Amino acid sequence: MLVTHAAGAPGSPPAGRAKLADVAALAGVSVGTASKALNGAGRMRPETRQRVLDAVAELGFRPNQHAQSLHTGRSWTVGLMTTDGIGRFSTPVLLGAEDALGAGKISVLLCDTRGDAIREQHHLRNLVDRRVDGIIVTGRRTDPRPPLTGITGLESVPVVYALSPSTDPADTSVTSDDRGGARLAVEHLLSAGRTRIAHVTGPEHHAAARDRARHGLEHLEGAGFGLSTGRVHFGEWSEAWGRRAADAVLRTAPDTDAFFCGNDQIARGVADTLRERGVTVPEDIAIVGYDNWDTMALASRPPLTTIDMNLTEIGRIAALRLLEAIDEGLAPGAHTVPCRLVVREST
Amino acid sequence: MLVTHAAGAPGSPPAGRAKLADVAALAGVSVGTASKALNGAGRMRPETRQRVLDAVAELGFRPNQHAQSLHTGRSWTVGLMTTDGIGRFSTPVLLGAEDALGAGKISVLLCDTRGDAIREQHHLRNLVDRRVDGIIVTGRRTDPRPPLTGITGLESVPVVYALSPSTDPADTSVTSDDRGGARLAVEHLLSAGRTRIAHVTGPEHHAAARDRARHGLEHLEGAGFGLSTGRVHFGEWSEAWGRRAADAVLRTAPDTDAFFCGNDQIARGVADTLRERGVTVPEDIAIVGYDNWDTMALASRPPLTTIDMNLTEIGRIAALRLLEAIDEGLAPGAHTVPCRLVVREST
DNA sequence: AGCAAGTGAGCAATCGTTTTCCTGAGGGGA
DNA sequence: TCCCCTCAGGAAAACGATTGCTCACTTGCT
Repeated sequence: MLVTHAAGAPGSPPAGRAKLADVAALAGVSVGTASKALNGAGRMRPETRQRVLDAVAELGFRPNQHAQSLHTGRSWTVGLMTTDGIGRFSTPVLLGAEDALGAGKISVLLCDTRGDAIREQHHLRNLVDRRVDGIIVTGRRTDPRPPLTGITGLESVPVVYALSPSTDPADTSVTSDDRGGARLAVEHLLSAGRTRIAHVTGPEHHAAARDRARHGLEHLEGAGFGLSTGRVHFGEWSEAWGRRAADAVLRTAPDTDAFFCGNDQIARGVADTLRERGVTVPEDIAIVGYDNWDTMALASRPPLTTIDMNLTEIGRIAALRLLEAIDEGLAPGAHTVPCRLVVREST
Repeated sequence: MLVTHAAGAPGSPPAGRAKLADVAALAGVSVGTASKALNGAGRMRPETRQRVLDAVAELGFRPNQHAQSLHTGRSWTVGLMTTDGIGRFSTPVLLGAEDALGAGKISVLLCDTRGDAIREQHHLRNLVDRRVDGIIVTGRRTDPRPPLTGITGLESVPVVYALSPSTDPADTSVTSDDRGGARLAVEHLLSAGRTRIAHVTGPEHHAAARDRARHGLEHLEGAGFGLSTGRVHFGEWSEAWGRRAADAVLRTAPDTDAFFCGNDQIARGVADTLRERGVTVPEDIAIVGYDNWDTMALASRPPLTTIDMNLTEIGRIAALRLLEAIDEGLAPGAHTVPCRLVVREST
């Protein structure tokens, strides 16, 4: 009697969120049966199941995920580590991943290391402690990065590298097809009849700059041509560099009839210089950029033809591979996502 | 005997991650004692505690967070809902929040609604199911948004709105001080001796455009002046609009000696037009932008003086308020973060 | 020496679900 | 009529850590 009294009037719903025991009580079954009714497991009379479902609806019951996770060992969570802030490149990747994962019941834990190894270890330990089902790692550049390491327990967590691959080929990576992107750009210019092509791009120590230059040149030479200035113009990823480089190119090789630029900022700088020199784009000189960064490509005069890396798709695919890895074990190796040519008025 | 055999050689560590029971066994104490040794609770011989700590170190033990969360009811997780993609504005806010929270042992669950109410409900339910300790909501604009609602159980979760406040004044919001920002801009121009100021900004249906225009004008009139063109030029947040508007302003009010622009893209457009018209900036006409968006402000010729909303700080403060709310209960009301004037060569 | 006070450590309940057994009732066949 | 089989549903043991309560053993004091 005393106990009953302290617990409130009999039949009155307990305060706070309903638990499965409340549902079971209301439906007049045991907790185990209620659980089975919810999960479809076990055989039971349809009528009983319905009574449980009604009770669930009436109480607005939602299972406690901590309890479920404790039991199953799964957290229905994946970690998303971005190694260098959340910038132009990691954001679409992140969105793609979030999209693919969120469609299921998996949530995304965001970890930003700001390029700091200490922070990375800190977050990594945290993720492992939370028993995440997997980890996606993404950097802001395409340069390979050393694999995650240094935390015990990490071995049992599948990891997928997106955009910036792991230096260890045994890891699973999803990257952009830089070779294909460069090929698309060069092919597009060639098919428009341009043969005196200049290439202005970012710093040589960036893999993106090196790779695009190399593959673009390969393709150009494969078609029997070379660079109009005889060399690649490495510099910075900035408009200012684009402007300066365009000047230099016009001086060195006035017969240049197209620019293939390492990114849209450079391309826009080139466009500005051409414009100021009275060169019409694309009639006199065509321009192709890289990245399809709207604010740059669209604001440029004229709007830029450019290569889109499909970053969102990279994130999506990385997420899908991670899901595969979680369910069926890791399928190591690199996977590249093709680029897309976006034609606008600069060609 | 049989059991011992099946469990492996006596003393051999069990496979998988170590649990507290393993630690206790190794240290020769009970599970409860091991727990107390770790948490500093309860009185015990220092030597016993040390034995437990040694065992923890040897096994690389880390507590299972699911078990802890189940027991304490806390998840050490907060949800971060961005309502409109993850863009220019939400990213710094997000980073600020992640920074402030990650310093402790709290992690961030990322939810992106893409402006879709269905998705918002979906994520919200998910967050509540995960028993998050709190939620930060951020939109990409400063327009107020309706408060989160529609999910049972949400009442007990503290929510802080960042950047875009809740329409309900009883909610906790952290926003940018648009009035102060506009004042900073106008004051800066006035103190440089400019009195014929034009204002070009975004669409009138954006609160940011309206507020900055209103407060800027108020301040201008307070100083005894008015807008050089007699009106605010509402339009779009684009460079193209900045270019067109600058043309219009020069035609209407050729004696204009300064532009205050609603964002950096517009400001850059204005700068481009002035440049092409042979007007020197800042000697003939000064320009102040808004947002301090590096890629715009720095690439502009000349680089733009602009207003920085301190978005990262907004995220940080939102996170701090959320932590307060979690620990001490909600402190409703609006909180504004002051802006910062960044002077560059356009003034 | 005997009793009270104090202290170190273990037991067991708890958090909320899932899942494996296991029981008991009812039906059908011999 | 009796036995066996089936199937609905309950009891209880996990999952791993925390914590209040209890017990046993030292001390210290009279």
